[in-house]
Amino acid sequence: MSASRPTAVPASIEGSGSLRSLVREIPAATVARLPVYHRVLAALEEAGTRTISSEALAQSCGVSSAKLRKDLSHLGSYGTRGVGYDVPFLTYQIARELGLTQPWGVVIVGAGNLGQALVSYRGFASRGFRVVGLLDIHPDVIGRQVESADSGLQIQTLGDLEDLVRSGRAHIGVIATPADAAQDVCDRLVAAGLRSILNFAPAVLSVPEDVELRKVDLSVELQILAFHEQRRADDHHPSQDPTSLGEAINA
Amino acid sequence: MSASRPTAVPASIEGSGSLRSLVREIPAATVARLPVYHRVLAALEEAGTRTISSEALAQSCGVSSAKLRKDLSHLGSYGTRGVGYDVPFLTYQIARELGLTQPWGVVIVGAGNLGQALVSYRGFASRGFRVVGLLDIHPDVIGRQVESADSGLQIQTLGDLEDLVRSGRAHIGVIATPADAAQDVCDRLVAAGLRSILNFAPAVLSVPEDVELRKVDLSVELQILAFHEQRRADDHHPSQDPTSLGEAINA
DNA sequence: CCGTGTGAAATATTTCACAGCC
DNA sequence: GGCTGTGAAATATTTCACACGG
Repeated sequence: MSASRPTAVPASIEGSGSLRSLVREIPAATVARLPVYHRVLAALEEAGTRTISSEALAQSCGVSSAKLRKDLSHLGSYGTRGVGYDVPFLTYQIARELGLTQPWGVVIVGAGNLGQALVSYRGFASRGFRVVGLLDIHPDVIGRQVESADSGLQIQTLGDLEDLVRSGRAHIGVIATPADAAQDVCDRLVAAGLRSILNFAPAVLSVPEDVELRKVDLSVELQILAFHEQRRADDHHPSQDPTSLGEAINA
Repeated sequence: MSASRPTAVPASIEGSGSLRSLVREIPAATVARLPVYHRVLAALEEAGTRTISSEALAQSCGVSSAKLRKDLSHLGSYGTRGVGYDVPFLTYQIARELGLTQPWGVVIVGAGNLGQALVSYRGFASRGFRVVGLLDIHPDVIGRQVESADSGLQIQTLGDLEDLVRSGRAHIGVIATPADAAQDVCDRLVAAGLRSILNFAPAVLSVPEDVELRKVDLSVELQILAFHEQRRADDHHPSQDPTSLGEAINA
């Protein structure tokens, strides 16, 4: 994916094991799980838990303990053999790795149902994300007040985007527009200087290679479920059993 | 993940290559991409495109052509060498594989901002998903009318869940509640007989192994972006350059 | 020729299993 | 004795590159 930079670590400095940090290149699969670990750990810390084993934490996170330990090993050696992990310490280390120790400004483009739901979504504020702008192009919604997780927010025009970015208030752009507007909006976000974009529109977007684009496609997940639901139905009522396969079904 | 059933295909029937269908076991990574292929193909068909090469389709879908061809090969041999794929035919084959040729009823639990946004989300209806119920426990929202993608919908009590499932109207459950209610709601969905659940609450849920549970965690994606955003910042302003590494940075 | 379909190679991710340390 | 951290093995996924058919 990143074709511009040497991805591999020199492999000579590390290996000794003493110079942690500098280890860089945390696997993408690991990064994708860190937020879950962090959320569960934050709840444990809240509840007053002091230490936890990889087995117990893995259980709470819905992963295997081996996977959890391997994931954490990419951040450093933060556990104690025979004991487990110090909950507040590990929580902090993951937060630091994820960049949650500093606040991030989020600008949302598209003030429809989804955009407004995102503004009031509690999960953002609680992880240090602050919605600094809700933009739309539809003239008659501009200026309307919207309930935010912290205080309120007025819908602004898309023209206010550049200022939000230049002033350093917005770091991450969220696209919550209809699909046909998504690429245009995306181009504007990039042109304004944003390099991290989250797309909720059901559209495939192109960005320059130095822009990190992620997507959440609500209907994709539903379609994956439909696939499994159908498969389940097929397994239980095989319309015409063609050759053998009969013995694989027991119900 | 599925520990109860022999996952591998007998491996004796296939291999000849002539008996497609029955090939079963489509890789999870492939299934996750099929909805995107389907959406892009449906748009192409709409636009009147008759055939398309793997190269062109892959470009539109944001994947490599090799990956696309490998993915499609798991469904069967639907292309024509030297020509490409017939757009309407391939669209239909993917729809059939995903179970989109039949309508699915979706019941959403949690009528907050997110639940209501989901009800009016266009992407569901356009892929054959119909929201057949929007449930909540909060007494003073019960009965309220909500704008739906097709017609409207009244918020019902959670008690109406069993009837929706037993009557065969609901096939998939969606959890759009706060995190602390999610496991309870999930248990009720399972008890009511649903086997496909999509969770939007920021909580790790447990389900019996025959239940397919997927999740969409809005803040997880934002945190992954924060990770990369921070890394970018670190790379450009290394607070203290410890050893070498200097030559890897050019900007 | 052209572009699909696919074995084989290269990577990435997960799981195993155990040495090492508290 | 218990639990982490991690090499090594097992899987899964992606990429390569080319034989094959229209």
